[in-house]
Amino acid sequence: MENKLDHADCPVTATIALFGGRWKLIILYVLSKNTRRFGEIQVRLPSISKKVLTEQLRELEADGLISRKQYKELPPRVEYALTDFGKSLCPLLIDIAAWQRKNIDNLIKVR
Amino acid sequence: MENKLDHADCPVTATIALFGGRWKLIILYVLSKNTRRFGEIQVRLPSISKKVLTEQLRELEADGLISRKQYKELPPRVEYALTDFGKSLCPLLIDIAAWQRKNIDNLIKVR
DNA sequence: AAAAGTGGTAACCTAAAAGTGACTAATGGA
DNA sequence: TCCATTAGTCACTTTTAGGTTACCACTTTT
Repeated sequence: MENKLDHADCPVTATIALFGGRWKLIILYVLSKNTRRFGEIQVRLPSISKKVLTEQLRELEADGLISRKQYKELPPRVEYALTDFGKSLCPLLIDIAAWQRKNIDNLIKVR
Repeated sequence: MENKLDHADCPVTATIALFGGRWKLIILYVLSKNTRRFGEIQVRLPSISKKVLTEQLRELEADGLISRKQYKELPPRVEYALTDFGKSLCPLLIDIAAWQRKNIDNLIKVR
């Protein structure tokens, strides 16, 4: 019989973990247009709190998708940008969006 | 200035909602190989409970990705299979897995 | 002297997702 | 008579993600 399976070592699950969750995709989207300061990201997300934004940025950074550059100024200035690895994700996201457009008619309305 | 953004109407978010979560991907994977009975799916997933498996199957069915066929027998027999819509997802999942293989070296080990 | 500006942290709370263990219906077989 | 079988349901607890509010550091501006 086939081996037993677990989501933990599913490559697709691992990939989606990079950009899944409530905010990561739009953060990546914002940064795909421009390098941005913390506050600039925040105003583009209608309702995210500082704590959550910080968390998401830290995780994206830990996964190597974005970079964080802190200037020695006061008041503080920190700039976030996509890394090359982060940029490599964009075509994949475009593929996913393309599938959605092609299959939107089959999509059942939201539960 | 650009409009404010929200994940709610992101097409990629909507797509991922179909197969995101802890178990849906491997369930789809199992069914991509064969039509399976409830119990057959369960033994292939090492640690899923009946309750959670039932929930996931119901959601996949509600989203039109799988079909459920119940036979009038006792003990009961129920067979799950990918729908055509479910099958249309497979190439996308293969794309995602391909991206992962190509970029696996950049992937930081699990947090 | 006080307030504004920036990028956070700390303590706490909440809702949703996931998990657990016991229970069920109806039949065939020992 | 009683047990096994299958695909669940029910009530409950735990875990996780996300959210709220208050506070801080240090300098410049008012």
